[in-house]
Amino acid sequence: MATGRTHRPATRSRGIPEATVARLPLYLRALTALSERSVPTVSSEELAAAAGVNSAKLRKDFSYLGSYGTRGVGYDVEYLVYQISRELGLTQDWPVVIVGIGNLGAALANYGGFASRGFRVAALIDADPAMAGKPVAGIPVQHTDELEKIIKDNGVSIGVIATPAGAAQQVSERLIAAGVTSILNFAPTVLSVPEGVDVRKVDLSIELQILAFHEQRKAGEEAAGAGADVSPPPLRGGAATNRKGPDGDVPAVMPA
Amino acid sequence: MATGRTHRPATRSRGIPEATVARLPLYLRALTALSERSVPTVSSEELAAAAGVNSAKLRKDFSYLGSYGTRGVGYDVEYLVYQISRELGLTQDWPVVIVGIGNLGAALANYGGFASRGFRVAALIDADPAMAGKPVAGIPVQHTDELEKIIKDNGVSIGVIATPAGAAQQVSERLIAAGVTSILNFAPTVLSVPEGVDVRKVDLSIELQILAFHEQRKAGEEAAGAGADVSPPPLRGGAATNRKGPDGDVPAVMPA
DNA sequence: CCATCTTTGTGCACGCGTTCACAAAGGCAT
DNA sequence: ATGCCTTTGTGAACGCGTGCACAAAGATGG
Repeated sequence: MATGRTHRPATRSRGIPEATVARLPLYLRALTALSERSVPTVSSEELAAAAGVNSAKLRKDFSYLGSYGTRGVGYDVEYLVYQISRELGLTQDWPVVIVGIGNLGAALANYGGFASRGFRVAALIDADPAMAGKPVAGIPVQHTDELEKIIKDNGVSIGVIATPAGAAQQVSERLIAAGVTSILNFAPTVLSVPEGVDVRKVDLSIELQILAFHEQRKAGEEAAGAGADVSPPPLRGGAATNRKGPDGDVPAVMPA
Repeated sequence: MATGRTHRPATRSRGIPEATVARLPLYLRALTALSERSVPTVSSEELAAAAGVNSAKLRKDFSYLGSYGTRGVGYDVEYLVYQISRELGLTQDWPVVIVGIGNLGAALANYGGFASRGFRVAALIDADPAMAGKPVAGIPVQHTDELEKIIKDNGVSIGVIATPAGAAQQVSERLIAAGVTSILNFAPTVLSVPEGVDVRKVDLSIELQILAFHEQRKAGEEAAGAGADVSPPPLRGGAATNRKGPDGDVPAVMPA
């Protein structure tokens, strides 16, 4: 999971729980697949299986949107696709800008899932003057100087930050000042933003660390009693040898 | 935020709540930054601000690890860095493989955050024979045929899937059969995996859709009463014009 | 038109996670 | 040594999310 929202203590926006909102795209994807195969209706049980969730949860989620199902039959696929899309705001076009066209930024620009879901890459922005004009995914990269103008000219309200960690906060401030109110942040930093601005964070390194935790736990359970686990090495203080990470991020290599 | 875990109803692994585990990497990053600046101790208030969380939450999180603070003073930075790293299993080396070396896979291979945190890219794997041998981020790409051998020879237990959606399930099955028990999935599909295998999903498109929802809500609140919002278009049924998305993913463009 | 069967929609209970608020603990100055 | 001040660690309350289980609703067949 991208690691989550920032600020706002789970505001139930217009009666729809945040957890439900997070699942709607999942349902939408499953429904669109069914729609392609021209399946007319689907039961909560089937759809839940396709989306990888509990069927009761799915029904409750849909109940927040209204009563769109037919008892004894299921849900009309096309109708549900439309309703969810409308609820998510995908019936309109969302111009987005991607700031920071490194490896990741380029990958994002090329990512098909953007354009196909109502999101249009309005511009690619990078601080490196050498990048300016160079086309990535068919779109010419523009220099950071143009940022404010681009945002305003295109009416962009969603920005994607794929810069090094060091630049992220400043970029976010410029985006917000220019009118952006939603940010998808790939840089490994905590952005501090004013009230009213939504930030979602995707942090690859954090995801791996969480996996490592579970992995270690599994390994520890199997070989329960192989020492070196329960006994805490009592070293206190002691200089950690720290090397600076490549992308302005900081490594966490341990002394022992 | 990567979008979250699959299966396993929030198992409290060894007494540490899942939500806490998810925040530990965040604390670790803030602490490592402090460590670099040679800050000896830090209060829960300061550290919480740096990590972007509530200080009470942080203290409770740390209380699950043990009593590592000193009242009236705060926490010893170095010691805490070590304890969290150990808890997360970052004191050991985790070999990972990346499957699917497209734009995203290449970005991941080049991502510095991996190597710097105890994760070592053991191999890059792609199904395209033309890619074989070509170095990406200094590591030669190997063909999918070698997958099982690579996993076993390197003792890999964590796999990263960056393939198109269509290939993801099959790749996951081969990874798991070869011994992988943790998967970080970037493909926009629900993976079904056997008990005991952890899957975390990062879905760029879903994150954007969630932002779009909030963005729409904000816009709707400002112009409360601009019509076209509360009145639901009563079209029922009706063929959606569906185009196939680039990466095997499915678009959700609405009829209206 | 009635009986039966399927599937939705939801009331309810439970558990996890968050937050408040405060007592206990330790440093530090005098 | 003693008292003050800072900060931790946690008990307790609350709210959100989840899942069970069932009644209501509707389709379908006779």
